[in-house]
Amino acid sequence: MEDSSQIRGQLMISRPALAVEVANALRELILEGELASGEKIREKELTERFGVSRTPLREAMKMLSSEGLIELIPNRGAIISQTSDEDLIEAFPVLAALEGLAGAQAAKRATDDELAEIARMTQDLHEAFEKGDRPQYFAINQMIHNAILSACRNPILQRSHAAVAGQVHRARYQANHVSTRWQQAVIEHKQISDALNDRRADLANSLLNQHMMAKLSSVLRARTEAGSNN
Amino acid sequence: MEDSSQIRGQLMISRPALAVEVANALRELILEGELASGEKIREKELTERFGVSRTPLREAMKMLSSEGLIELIPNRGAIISQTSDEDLIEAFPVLAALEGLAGAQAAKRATDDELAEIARMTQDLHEAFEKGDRPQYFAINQMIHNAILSACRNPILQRSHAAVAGQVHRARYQANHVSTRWQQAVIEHKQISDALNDRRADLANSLLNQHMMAKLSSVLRARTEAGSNN
DNA sequence: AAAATTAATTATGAATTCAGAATTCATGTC
DNA sequence: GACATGAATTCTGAATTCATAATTAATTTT
Repeated sequence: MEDSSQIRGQLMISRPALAVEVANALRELILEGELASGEKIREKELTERFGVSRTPLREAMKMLSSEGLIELIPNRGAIISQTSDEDLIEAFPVLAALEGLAGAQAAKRATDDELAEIARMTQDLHEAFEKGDRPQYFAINQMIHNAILSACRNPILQRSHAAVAGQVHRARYQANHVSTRWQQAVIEHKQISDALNDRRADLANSLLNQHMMAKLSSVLRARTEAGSNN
Repeated sequence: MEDSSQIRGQLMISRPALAVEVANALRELILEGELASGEKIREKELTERFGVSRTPLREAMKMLSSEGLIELIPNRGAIISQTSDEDLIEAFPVLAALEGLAGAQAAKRATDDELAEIARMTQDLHEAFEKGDRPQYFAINQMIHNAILSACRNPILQRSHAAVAGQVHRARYQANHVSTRWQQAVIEHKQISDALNDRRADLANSLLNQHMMAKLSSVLRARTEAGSNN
């Protein structure tokens, strides 16, 4: 009945709403750490930066608040959500459960090419580790996790994961720059890649789950070392 | 340093932003099924209904789109997200993983009172089943799952769960009105309650996981029976 | 001089206005 | 009579404006 309109909607060039673009740009600023945690958002400043009026910016802020990236304070604007140690302790088990499920589904659904790509990246991770190239290590690590999420072909899972991951992204980034347990993490990644290649869903699930929980310990340790714990 | 202002912020009466209130009201309308899936949202209609201007309504719509409850179509407004069978097949494993984790954490963290309350509700569920009281059964079922989520004391988990649950809420409601596997579900609920009382986190995890996956089968069957499958 | 009260400024909340796109309806053509 | 073209209407997108709350600055009082 309304089918044609939907198909047209797909085919037609359609500029996304300005608010959505602003939301993406603002999300990027927050995730990249350009806007620090706890920082107050100045509408005027951002409207000038993005060259838009307050209306789309405020709509974008509402979207990010729904994602948990910022907190709206009535009549007092918004602040960038700050992640406490307690928040990380709550968030990582959720991330672990979601990535575990992603691994299980990826083990069943991923194409051979996707698995080969993950295996290749796992090898790259190993090399970055041996070279001691931290930024590269961090980047590849991200890519592997993204590849698994992508390979599970579950949009709802991807969305849920992104929502939680966004809240802890900065903390993870911080941790990889201060302290790591590279040796162990590289081994775990190899096991995960192997489990996926063997299509062992349950194993991939538990390995990813454990991997994420181990990462929590690492992140918490890094934060206490860095002293930036709150 | 800024502590006092935060404390003041907590203590002070602060009316939530109108957009947030509108979002809550609109969310309710959608979850209660008053606005059907696929239905087009008419801004004018809703502004008149809520007695607000378009600005807060549009901000609320942006929030709900971030939650996945509605879909924004550039220059063409928004529609209530419709949940296909495929969506349910993707969403339920996520729900299962999240509720499994909730059960595991609840087994560790819940107070004895909370567990007793869950046990009591599980008994009520049994009675509603024997009486054949469907609405009551559905309501208690909801309450039990909410109680477990609440007992796990993990705000991030609760938030993630709510986001996914919202998308399948209508489908589950529909299913409970058409077809059920009450007998089995009641048994499963008893097992879950017992596992929680015994503080067996892993068992509660897997039981809740399986329970949710069984529910998926039931919901899918109900939808094909009802013919409202798309 | 310190604290408190009040005035001024600034920022946010929400309605309105203006601009542009999509839909609908009417007219004309084949 | 069906389809296409074009005008009118309606709806959405975004900027502006108005109102109100919060913050800062200034003045007064102790």
